[in-house]
Amino acid sequence: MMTVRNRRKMAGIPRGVISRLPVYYRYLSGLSQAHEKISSAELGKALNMTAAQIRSDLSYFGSFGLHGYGYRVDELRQRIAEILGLDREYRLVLIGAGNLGRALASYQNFRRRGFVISAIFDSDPQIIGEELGGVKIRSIDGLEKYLKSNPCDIAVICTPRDVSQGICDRLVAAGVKAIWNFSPIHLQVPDDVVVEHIHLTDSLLHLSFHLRHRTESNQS
Amino acid sequence: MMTVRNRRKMAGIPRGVISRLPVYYRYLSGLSQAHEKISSAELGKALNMTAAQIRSDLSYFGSFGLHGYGYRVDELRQRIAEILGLDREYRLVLIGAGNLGRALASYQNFRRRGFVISAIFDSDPQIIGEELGGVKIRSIDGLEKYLKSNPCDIAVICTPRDVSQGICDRLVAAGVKAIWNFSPIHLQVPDDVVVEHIHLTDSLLHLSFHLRHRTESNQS
DNA sequence: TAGATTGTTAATCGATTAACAATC
DNA sequence: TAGATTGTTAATCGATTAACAATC
Repeated sequence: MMTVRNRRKMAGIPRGVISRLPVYYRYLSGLSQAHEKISSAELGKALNMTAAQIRSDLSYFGSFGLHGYGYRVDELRQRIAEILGLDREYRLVLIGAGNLGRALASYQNFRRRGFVISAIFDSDPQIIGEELGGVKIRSIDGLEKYLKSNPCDIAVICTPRDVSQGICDRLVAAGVKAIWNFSPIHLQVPDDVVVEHIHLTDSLLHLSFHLRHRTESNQS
Repeated sequence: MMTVRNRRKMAGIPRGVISRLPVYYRYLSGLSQAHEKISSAELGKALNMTAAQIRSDLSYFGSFGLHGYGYRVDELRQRIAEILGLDREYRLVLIGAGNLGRALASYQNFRRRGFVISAIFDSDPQIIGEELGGVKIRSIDGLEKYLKSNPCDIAVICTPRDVSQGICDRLVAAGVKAIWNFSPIHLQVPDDVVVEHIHLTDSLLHLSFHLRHRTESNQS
C-alpha cells in the first residue's frame, strides 16, 4: 500500500528536514544516560520547535517511536546516526592552512564523530612541511597525485577567495563529491557534488541586521 | 496608497530574505570596479537563484534598480550595506579562548567589516593575561563588571557545551542583545535577544548525509 | 522609439501545523 | 482499561516563481 507519506518520501527529503536531523542528534547526544525516554513534546520544547514537526521529520525515515510512550533516547540517537551516515569514517583533506584552516585542523571534535583529516595542503613554501594536529602540510602542487592514491570523502576549502573556485574545480576533477567551504564565495559545482557553505561573516551581518532593525520580538 | 508589498513589509521581513542579503552583499563586494552595472538575471546566475527572487527580496527595502537597465553595482552594495547596519562599528566580546576562540580572535576579516573584538574572557588561570590579536584575555569573573563600563553589541560564545547556557544567561542579564554561538547547544534566550548559531559539526553531518544517500542531483 | 529590465502581482509550490485515528 | 503519545492526514501558512505592466 502506497501512502501519501511514502510518495513524499520518494520525492526526496526536504532540505529543512535534513538540516534538523543534526540538531536532534546533537541534543540527544547531550542527554545523560539517566534520560531513557523522550517525547516529541519534550524534544520540541528544548529545541523551540513544534512536536508535530519533529514527528513529521522523523517519519520520513521510519517509525522510531512507541505509541503512548515516546522515543527511547538511545535508540532514536542510534537511528538518526545511521540516517546521517555516522556509522563509518570519513576522510577529509583540508586546503589552506591559514588562521581558520589551522583552527579546524587542531579541533579534535570532528575526529570524535568520525571525520578524520588525512592531509593538509597549502601553497606557501614557508609552512609546507610543518605539522598541524599531527598532519603534515603538503604542497598544493601534489594535490591530484595525493588524491589519486588516497581518495577522500570531503574536501575542506579554507583558501583566500580568489583561488577558491580554482581549487574547487581541481578537487571536483579529482573526483571529490562533497565540499565544506569556508571561503567567502559561492562555489560553482556540478549537480552531483554537494557543498556546505560556512560563511562566518554572513552570519555576523545577520546579527547586525537585527541590531539595526530591532523592534519587537526577533528570535532566531 | 497601501500596496500589498507595503503590507508584507509591515508584517516583517521573511527570514530567508534576511539571510540572502549578506550573500548579495558579499558577491557585489567581490566585483571589480570595472563592473558598473548588474541585472537581477546576471546576479541570479552567479548565485544560483532566480532573478525574480532577487528582485522580490530587494523590493522589501525599496526600489534600487533602474527600469530597462539593472542595478548600479556601487549603489546597490551601498544600499544593502545600510540595510545590514554596516554603517557603524560593533563591539564584540569573546568568551572562551580555546581553539576556535583563538582562531576567531586572530581572524582580521571581521574587523575589516566593522566588527571589533574589544575583550576576551576565559576561566583558565593559565591563559588569563595572554594576548590574542592585540587583546588581553581576562578572567571570566570580571565579565559583568567589564560589560557595565564597556557595553558590547555582540557576544561570541566559544565555551564548552556544559557552561554555555550559564554564560549566555549572564550575558543576557548584563544586557547583551545579540549572541554569536559556536557552542554545540541550542541556547535559550528571551525574545528580544537574537542568536546566530554556527554549528560546525551539524554542517559536516549534512555532508555525510548526502554522501550516504547520494543518488541523483543533490546540489546544496 | 524600440529594447530591456525593473517592481509587483497572482499563481504555484512546498513546508509547517493542528487534529485525530491508531495503538501501546 | 484509561491515559498517553505516536504517525499521518488535511488544512494552513508562507515563500518562490512566472508573468507582465510600468518605465527608463
